[in-house]
Formats: sequence, structure tokens, C-alpha cells
Amino acid sequence: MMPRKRTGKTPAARGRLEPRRLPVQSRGRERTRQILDTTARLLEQVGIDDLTTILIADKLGISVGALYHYYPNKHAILHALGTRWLEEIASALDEIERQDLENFSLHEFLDLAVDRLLCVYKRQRAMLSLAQAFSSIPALRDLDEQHDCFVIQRLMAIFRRLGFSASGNELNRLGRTFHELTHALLLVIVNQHTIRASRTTADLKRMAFALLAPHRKEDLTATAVVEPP
Amino acid sequence: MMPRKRTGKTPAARGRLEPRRLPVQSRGRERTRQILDTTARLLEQVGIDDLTTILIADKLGISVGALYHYYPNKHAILHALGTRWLEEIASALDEIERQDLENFSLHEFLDLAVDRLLCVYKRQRAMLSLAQAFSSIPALRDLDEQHDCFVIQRLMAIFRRLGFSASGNELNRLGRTFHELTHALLLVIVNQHTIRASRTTADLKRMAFALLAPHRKEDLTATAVVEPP
DNA sequence: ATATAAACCGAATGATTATTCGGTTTATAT
DNA sequence: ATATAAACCGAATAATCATTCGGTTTATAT
Repeated sequence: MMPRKRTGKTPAARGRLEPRRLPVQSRGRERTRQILDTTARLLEQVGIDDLTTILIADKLGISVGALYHYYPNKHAILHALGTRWLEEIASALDEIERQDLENFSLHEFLDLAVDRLLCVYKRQRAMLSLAQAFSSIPALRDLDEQHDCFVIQRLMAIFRRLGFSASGNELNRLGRTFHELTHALLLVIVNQHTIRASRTTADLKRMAFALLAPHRKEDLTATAVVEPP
Repeated sequence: MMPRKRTGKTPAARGRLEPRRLPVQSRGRERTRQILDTTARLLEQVGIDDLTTILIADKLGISVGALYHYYPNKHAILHALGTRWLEEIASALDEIERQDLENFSLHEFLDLAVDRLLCVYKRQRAMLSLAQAFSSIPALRDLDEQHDCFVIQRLMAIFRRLGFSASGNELNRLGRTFHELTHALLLVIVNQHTIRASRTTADLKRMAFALLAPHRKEDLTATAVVEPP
């Protein structure tokens, strides 16, 4: 795939994924952002496989040398991009956790959560082709797993505050299920037009409700059909 | 990623994705299967990014030359593998469509469909890393889209036989939603242990029920909470 | 037996691309 | 002004792999 991937040699900065340096001049600080923006745009346009360092540099109007001045290697750029995406998710979760969840109905929670996450997916549309391939890009696999754990932990805390009656283990499983359900469907919704999108959003909320309601006494009556796990 | 991808030149057999030839000798027929099996196994072990033609040949104990005797290029191998996976899905749908769906309850249908699909995912575990990255591998993007359409068409027909009251457009949307829901969750389930797996399977069925029930008069009473779209 | 073609080998080829590095330009501090 | 370091350039380097091809082995038909 690339000249190198995982040899033992470490000529200079091989494993590093952090930005090479925090630029001191404002021009440089600007560049790190521009590099990420350009990469995101190209990712959307040409896909992960045709994304080369030269392409990024050309599109931005700088040289590859300048690129490597800020990031130690290509993976670091993708990693920074991934991190930026994950921070958006974290920020959405922050906002949700700032609410008075103890007094929320499940419907209120789902309206809030799904709508808020949908915003993130919409705003970061450029990152979607990254998000889709996240776990299949070696440079991002770790980040992805780490992120999943993080999200699930946060969801568990939220579920607790919503009054869920389930063991930690079961809550973890619920968190993962909710996470995967939401991720898969939001990816669909973002690519749909308004009418279809709104219907699928409603469907997503309905499915999430069916998933979570059995674990909350208050909502159990509403779904007579489900057998508790 | 690779020496070549999409230049204008066509030295020999560039765009071809079909197997180079149907082998005449039994030894050769065996080989095409072995190549696919080995590739699938390696895909599971090392992932798509470290999968090289040399690795496949070595692992099988043949030369790269022999590999190219049967497949015109690496993509063709992945394509054949993808096709094999999609045929399994098609076969599962066939089996479902052979049932007397007109007289099935939604629960009966979901039990059948989810369990049957789960079998496919379990049996083809080696293909999961392929299935995950399906749409992000250029060689398979077309196949993937084509397959999605196919599955959705089949689902629409099934939904009709189940007595769904919805326009074709809405039925199509439902098909996609069901397809994505199922795919995402089955990928999770296959990697879970027995107890967790069975619980998540139950969750999946419950979510699918919540998705589909509003479109079927017979089941509407059971879910008072949902508002029809 | 022997001719014919399939099956196979693997070193050589060629393309591609991440990364480096010696040198140039530009900004900032004194 | 001028020294210092940041920011930048881009041709050259090095690695990796998909693919080719001339030749060898093996099977099958006559």
C-alpha cells in the first residue's frame, strides 16, 4: 500500500501520530487547520484510497515538505482528523449530560440525543468516508476502539441517570447496541433528502425506544409486545 | 496504495474482475477455491491492508504466477470473494421467500429472517473484515451498491407479501433501513459470546419489529406508542 | 510414448508514493 | 538593520507491491 507500514526501522518519526509541533507563528497555526480541512475535503471527494500527501499539498497550494513540517507522517494527519471528529461526538455527549436527565422521559432523551448527534454527522459530512472506514484504517483502529469504549462509558452513565434497571454488564451491552444502531442509521440519514431523512430519523428514534424502554420501568407499559431480556 | 489503480494504460487485463478462466483440470478448479479460501483466511488474520498477492501465494504454497493464472489481478480475487458472500445472502433471501409469508406474523418473519441471516454472518466470519470495508474498497464499491439495491428489492417484495401498507418509495426506504439495521447489528452479534449474543439478537428483533410494525395493520395494536409515519 | 496444453514458477519490471534533506524565503525579535 | 528561527520548497530517495513473462513441470488425450 505504501512504501512503509510496519517495519522495524524508525528513520525519524515513524510511529508518531501527534502533530510534529505546535506552530509558533500564526501562519503556521493556520496551516495545521488548513491541512486538516483540505484533507477532509479531499477525503470526501476522492476517498481514502486516492488520498496522497502530494495531492493534499497541491490542493492546499503548499509543498509536501511543508506538510511534513507540521505532521510527522500521513497517518498523523488522518489521526488528527479522526480526533477532531471524535471530539465533536464527545462535545455532543457533554451537552446531553448537562441536561437534567433524571427527569427526562425516554422520548425526550431520544429526541435530544438523536437530533444532537445528527447535527454532528451533518456538519462533519466530509468525515463520513473516514468514519465508515475508521476501523479498517490501521492508523485509526486504536483510536476507534478507544473511542467506542469512551462513548459506551458515557452512555452507561446516561442510562443510569435515566433510571435504567440493569447490571453494569448489561448496561455496557446496551450502550454498544445503541451506539452501533445510531451510527449505522445516522450514516444513512445524512445521505437522504429531507423527507426521507426525517422519516428515517423517526424510525431510528422508534427503534432506539424499543431497545431501551424495557430497561426502564416508567416506559414498560408503553411497549406491551416486548419481552424483557 | 498499489503500483497501479486507474491509469489509462491497459497492459493486459486491467479492468477485468472475472476469473481469468474456468480451469479445465480438476486441480485447477480446486485451486480457484483454495485461493479464495486462503484469501478469506488471511483477510481475517492480517486485514485488508496487509493482504498482498505474495502473501496469498506463499500461504497457499504456490507462486504469484499461479495466482495470476487464475485471476487477472488482485481485485478480481476480492471481487470473487465479495460475490461469494453476496451469494450467501441471496441464498438466505431465497429461503425466506420460499416460505408462506402471506400467513406469517411479523414476529415469525423476524425470527426466521434474523436467525437465517445470522447463520450466514457466522459461517462467513472470515469475510467480516471484508464486509465491513466493502464500500471503502474501490474494487468492491460497485458490487456493494449493486448488492444493496438487490437486497432492498427483495425486501420490498417480502414486505408486500407480509401485507405492508406503504408506497413503493416508502417501502424502499424501509428496506434500506432494515438492511442497514440488520447488517450493523449482526456484525456486533457475531463478535459477542453466547449470552450477550442471544440478548443482542433479541434486541435486534425487537428493534426491527418497532421499525416494521407501524406498516402492518395486524401488528399496529401491539405498539401503541409509535406514531405512523 | 509423445504431443499438446494446462498448471506452475519466481526473478525482473514498472508504477506508485511516503518520506527525507539540503537549501531558500519569510517573519520576528533585538 | 540583522540575526535567528520558522516556514517552505521540491527533486531525490527508498520501499513496497501488483503484474509480467520466458521458461519448466505436470497432466491428459491420442
